[in-house]
This record gives sequence, structure tokens and C-alpha cells, in this order.
Amino acid sequence: MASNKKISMAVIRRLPRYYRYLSDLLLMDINRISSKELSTRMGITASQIRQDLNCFGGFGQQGYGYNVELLFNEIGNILGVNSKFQTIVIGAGHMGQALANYGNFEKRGFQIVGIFDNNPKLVGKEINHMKIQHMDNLDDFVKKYHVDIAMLTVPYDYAREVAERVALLGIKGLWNFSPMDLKLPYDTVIENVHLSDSLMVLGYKIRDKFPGKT
Amino acid sequence: MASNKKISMAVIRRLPRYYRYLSDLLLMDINRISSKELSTRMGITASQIRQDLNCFGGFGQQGYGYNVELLFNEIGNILGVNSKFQTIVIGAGHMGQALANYGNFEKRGFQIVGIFDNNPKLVGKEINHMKIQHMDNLDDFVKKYHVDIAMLTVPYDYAREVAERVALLGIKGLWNFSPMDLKLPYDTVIENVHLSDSLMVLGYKIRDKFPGKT
DNA sequence: TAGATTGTTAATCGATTAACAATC
DNA sequence: TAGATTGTTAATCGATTAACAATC
Repeated sequence: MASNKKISMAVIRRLPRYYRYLSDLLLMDINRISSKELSTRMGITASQIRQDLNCFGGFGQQGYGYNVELLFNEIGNILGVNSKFQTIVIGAGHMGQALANYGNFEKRGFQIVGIFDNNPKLVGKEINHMKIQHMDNLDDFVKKYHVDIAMLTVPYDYAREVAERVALLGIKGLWNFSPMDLKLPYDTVIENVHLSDSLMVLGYKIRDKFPGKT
Repeated sequence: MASNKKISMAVIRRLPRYYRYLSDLLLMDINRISSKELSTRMGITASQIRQDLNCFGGFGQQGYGYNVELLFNEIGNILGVNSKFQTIVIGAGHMGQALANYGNFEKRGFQIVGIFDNNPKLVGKEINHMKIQHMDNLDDFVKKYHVDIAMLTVPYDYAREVAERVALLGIKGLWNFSPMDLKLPYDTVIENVHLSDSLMVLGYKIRDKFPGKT
């Protein structure tokens, strides 16, 4: 039964993973799955799967399991894949260009509508059918197109001020790739990526597992 | 006192964050910090900081706090920033090129020594002073240069087979950017990035906080 | 010394897992 | 119906926080 109790971030962060596995099952023409079978595939307990899903509703049926397509759609709705988030990329370096070119965000509800940089050498360059715009255009653009999300790939020293600027413009979410924890005195929601952190954890795990080498 | 008890991943994943904050303190010429002061800056409890650090050793001093430079170096050592991981990028699309161009990995101990793709149009193109090589050269290269880590930015349908291939070649770690959970029957350590997952969580948080819009 | 702050144990909290009655 | 599997409560486990004696 659907509950309006606060749902923990641990659960939320597992949802995209469920979504991916269900998508795979659909591609394999599997249309029914039990928590037990899914637990084997995903490497988590069946108990956790049932607990997680029941935060949002009783999507299964006793004696049967879960209908894959139905569950896929339900989780998609929870994650908002049918939303239309107007999204821009700020910082048109290699990473910014990579994000602007990545096709899979759109089918998850994130439409990239602009890309910005303050380097005159980059301004005007076409990336994925968009011309890189100068940062001078940012404020007008954000207001005119009601931009919801900014993907931030600017250098460290520049991140805080740009974040503050777009937050003041009313942007709702920041996807932050700079190696800095942004905190803003506004409502803007922030999700950090911190690629280097992830890589360092990989390094730790390797040295932990192969103590001799490196 | 240093302990050889198993350290939880929750602690490990916080280390790079400590490392960044300590680096910032050094840049600000702050050379001494208490867990209380650091907790204010980082937004976690002082208790957690002391617990975390004591997994690795008594780096502080009663009545004084922690020496920033010493602690920075200790955490750096734990994370292995003085290692030399021979690293390659597999998949020279936009994301692969962005990773190959990113300068900050090297100072964390990850030296990118090669970049590979099977697209003939990309092979030979120079990225950050390296020529993109054809995948046919991969096996020889990995053996010859004792490659430790592969950053994987190949398309979904190709990820599993490439992962298997480099695992068999004895690569120790995989940094996986494909939206697929790789699991291999080998010792290879895997760290997933799953950018879309992170973005979808941002979308969830936004819709949770701004229920009206989008 | 007196004050500050760690290292560490104990208490609490939250998340995961187990168990089982409900029910398809 | 009988068998299977959910939804959900209770038990366990692990991680975080609080407390404080040790000590600089």
C-alpha cells in the first residue's frame, strides 16, 4: 500500500538500478519476475527488493510476483522519466561536450537545450546541433526557456560563483562535476558526481585486493 | 591506534572527501584543525570524523586537534595517491576523450598511457599527446605496459565482452561508465559510475522538492 | 596547571534481513 | 485447492552519534 512516509535516500538511489534491470528483462521478453529471481540477478536480497518497492506501492501479486512492464513503468514514473526537465550545460570543455553529446539523457526526461562557456574560442562551435553560447547570454536564456537544471563542468575556481549565479536565476537542480562540494543558501537541489573520488576508491580497492603490486 | 579490522566501504568512500577538504585547508594556510571545526565545514558530526580517522590510526593529538598537512598526507597514502597505476581508456567517444584529457587523475596516481577504439575514423587521432589505437592492439599493449586499470566508456552492447577481455588480460581494476552492472568471475575490481543513475536521482530530488512544476 | 580535544566505549538510530500470515 | 510469493512485522545487523576518561 502506498505510503507517504519519508523515503530514505538509500532506497531512492537503488531505483535507477531496478529500472535498468527491468529494462533489460523487457528486452529479453521476460514479462513476469519474482523478488527471488530478481534478487539473484541483482545480487541483493529478495527481502530488500520487496521492502524497497513497498515504499511506493503494492506493485506485486502474491503467488505471481511482479509484472515486469508494469513495474518498469511505475518506477519510471517515480523517477520522473516522463518529465521534461529543461537542461543546460555550463562549461563546454571536454566533459561538457561529452555530456551535451550523450543521447541517453533525453529519454530519461532531461532535454539539453543549451551549452555555455566563456572561452571565445569555444563560443559558436556546434555541439550536438547546438551552438556554444557565451556566458553573457546565460541569464536571459535561463529565464526565457525556464531552465530547470544546469550540468556544471566548469573549473574548480569558477564553480562556486557560477552555481550561485544560476541558483539566483531560479534553477532547481545542479548536477555538479567540479571537485567541490557546493552548498547554496537557496532551494536549489544539488547532486555531486566527483569522478576523482570514485576513481580514488577504485584505487583503494585495488591496493586492498592486490597488496603486493603498485 | 592503527587497526587491521575490516574497514567499511562507507568509511572508504568518505576518504576522498576528507582529502579534498584538507587540500583546501592547506591552500588557505590553515595548518591545524579540530574535528569540531572540520565537522562544521563538512556538515558531518565531529564524532564521525574521529571514528573514521581512527580506523587508520591516531592522527590527532588531545587538546590540539589534527595537523592538516600530516593528516592530508596520511589520507593520501591510504588512498594511494603516490601509486602509479598504469591506466588506459577503452572507448574513444566523447566521454573517453574527456577522461583522457582530464589532467587531475595523474596527480592522484593514475597515469593514462593509452586510448583505444575500434572505429577506424577515430584511430590515429591525437588526444592529449596520445594517438587513439585500434582495439586490435589492446592485448599486446596491456601486457607490454602492465596496465593496471581500464576506464571503460564503450557502448552498452559492447561493455561485457570488453570487460571480460581485459579481465582475462590481468587488469586489476575497471572504472565502468557503461550503464550496465558488470560482474566478472575474476579478481578484477570494478567501480561503476552510472551517470544516468545519478542524474535520475537529481530529477527525483527536484520533483520531491518542487512538486508543482515539471 | 587548566582547558581543549582526542581516542574509544557505549547508546542510539536506521537500514537490512528474516519470518510468516495473507492471498493470489 | 495447493503452491507460490507477496506485503508487512519483527529481529538483526551495522553505522552513526553521544559521552567521557585519557592526555596533550
